[in-house]
Amino acid sequence: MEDTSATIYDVANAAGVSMATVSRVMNGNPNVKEKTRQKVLAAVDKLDYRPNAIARGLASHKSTTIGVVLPSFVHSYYSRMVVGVDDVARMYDYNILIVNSDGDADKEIMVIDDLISKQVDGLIIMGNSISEQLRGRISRMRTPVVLAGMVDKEEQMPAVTIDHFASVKEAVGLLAKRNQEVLLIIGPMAAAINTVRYDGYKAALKAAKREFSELNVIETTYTYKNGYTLAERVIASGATAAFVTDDEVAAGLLNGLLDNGVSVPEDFEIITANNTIVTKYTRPNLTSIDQPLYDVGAVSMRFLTKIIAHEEIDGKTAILPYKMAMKDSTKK
Amino acid sequence: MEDTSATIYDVANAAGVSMATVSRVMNGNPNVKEKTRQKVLAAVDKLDYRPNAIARGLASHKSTTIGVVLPSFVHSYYSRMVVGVDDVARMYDYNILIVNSDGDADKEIMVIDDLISKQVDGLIIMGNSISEQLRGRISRMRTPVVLAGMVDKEEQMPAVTIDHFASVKEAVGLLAKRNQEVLLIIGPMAAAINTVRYDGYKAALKAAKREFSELNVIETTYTYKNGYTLAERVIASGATAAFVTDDEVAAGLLNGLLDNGVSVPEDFEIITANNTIVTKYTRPNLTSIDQPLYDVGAVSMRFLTKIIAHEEIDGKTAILPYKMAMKDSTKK
DNA sequence: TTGTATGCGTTATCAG
DNA sequence: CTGATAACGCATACAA
Repeated sequence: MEDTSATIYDVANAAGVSMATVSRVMNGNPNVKEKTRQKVLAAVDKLDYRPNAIARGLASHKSTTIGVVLPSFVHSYYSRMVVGVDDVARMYDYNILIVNSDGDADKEIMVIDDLISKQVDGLIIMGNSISEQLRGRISRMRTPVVLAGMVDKEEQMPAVTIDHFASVKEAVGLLAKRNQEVLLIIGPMAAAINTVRYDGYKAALKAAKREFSELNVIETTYTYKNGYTLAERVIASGATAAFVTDDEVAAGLLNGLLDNGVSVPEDFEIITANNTIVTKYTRPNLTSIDQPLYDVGAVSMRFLTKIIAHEEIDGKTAILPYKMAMKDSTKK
Repeated sequence: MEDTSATIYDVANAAGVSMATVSRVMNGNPNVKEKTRQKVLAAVDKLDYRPNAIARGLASHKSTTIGVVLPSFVHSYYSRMVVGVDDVARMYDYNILIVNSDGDADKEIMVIDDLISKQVDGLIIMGNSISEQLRGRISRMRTPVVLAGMVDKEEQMPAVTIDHFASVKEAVGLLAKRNQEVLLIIGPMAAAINTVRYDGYKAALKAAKREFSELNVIETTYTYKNGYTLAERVIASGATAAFVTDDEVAAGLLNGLLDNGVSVPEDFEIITANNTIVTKYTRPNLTSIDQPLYDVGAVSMRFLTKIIAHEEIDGKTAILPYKMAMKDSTKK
């Protein structure tokens, strides 16, 4: 084992050419005689030379890495999108630098600064909404940004998502057909995505000629435990159905209800929002809006590559189609 | 918005000092007069200067990023470890570059090469085992490596894990007390971690004076669907209990059994291996070996920082304690 | 305490 | 088609 790894100079020496030629070979520049290329390649192989991406980045102003910001490593919703991002990133020879914002706006700014100083070629941000401060920061950056699965109130930034208004309206409409009182169990209302869902919920009630009541809206954060704990309150509400904006919360609620002797879907119907694999773990399986999360991630990344390459893009926002996945937490 | 971001020279100019002084301030070097420091800081603030980590990396031979290799972004087992890694990494001002090997040995080599060329300061590898080829590669590298949640047959490489032999032996022992035939539903036997578990299984049977039969060992890969599909075969086996090495598989098996009219734990007992949150989603909750996955990640990262800093470390392998989490897929 | 000069390993611009 | 040589933005040894 060599004490220090080979540089482009070592290869140049070994091959009897200049470093410029080595660089050309490594970058697939066609202006190299085949014989020379072979010599270089042989030297590369012999010395086990691998270009230093850091040096390359400094010289070329490109890092071939994309920063991904998400609120949690363990939440199925984001994980699934990350897979889509990563698959496409790999196709385009990018690596992804994943940072966790913990859903905290200040921390988010910090980690993004981090990413910027690491010269990422682009940024994919996941979460619920972006703070005004962050929006300002982003608009001043030269680094391109795409929001994945996120709603941008101002629609100023490139974003990939589904029509949350319509999907929630449809789901709630389904429940309202059979239930007098339908709860909305929703994430932080400070997040833009949730105000949109809130509007969809109200629109569905209106279409079903149901009374809207603020009492039927329960705000919570995205954990199984929160959902489980909520069960008692839900039972006390007298409602017979709920639309939940998060699978983990829905799973918790479901199990909480079951443990309190409430039958689902006989006594209480639930529809959840993300259709992650969590909906299959539970008994009964959870009926859900089927968001194409993998695609959201993949399209976001593809979008980003286009922006980086200064290709034409049609429209800032891509709205992907959703479906309803009818399972067993709703009546037939 | 400036067309190009400020460099250390810009700051030096604005503050009326040399770039070396700016560098000292940015790196917290104490040999700077307080007044000078203030001037520099003011200029930094005014120009919104942030050091270019790429350039810094080239000059210092440190990237302040750690590469993390895992087989899947969506598997709860790895996600949980990543959280531990990331928390500690952040404490030490590292970012993590996560790459997905898809559990494929060749791809693993490729992504690690990638990481190396990006000059990561260290590597944390998660998975089931390392191939001989990879072992060779690693031993020739100067980049320090820690294996997280992984068994190294040769015990040559730093690793953090639990005692899989003992934990499986204990779990299977529990089941063998009440059941004549206990199945082992295990991941790929090509992986070192699984041969160790296999040995633990056999040891438990021996201790319980049960006959070992190859027919009671079912090999599979780690997906919910595989577990679900396995249910029929499990029922046909006539066994009344199973130890499963993966929560996703266990959840699938559980639901498959239930759908086939088998009551758990009354007719069939299950113990699983990772105690991820998946064990709570299912009804009944899954009894599980409780691996401290977060800690495995955190300790791995801490381990790595020590190796990078050339600090003394006691022993190559850290074995963390495990517990049994008794839940409802086993009889009381 | 501060400044100067050099090098880190590439890419990219010129010549030839 | 190939080779010098100048950036790239910073850390750092050496001087002052």
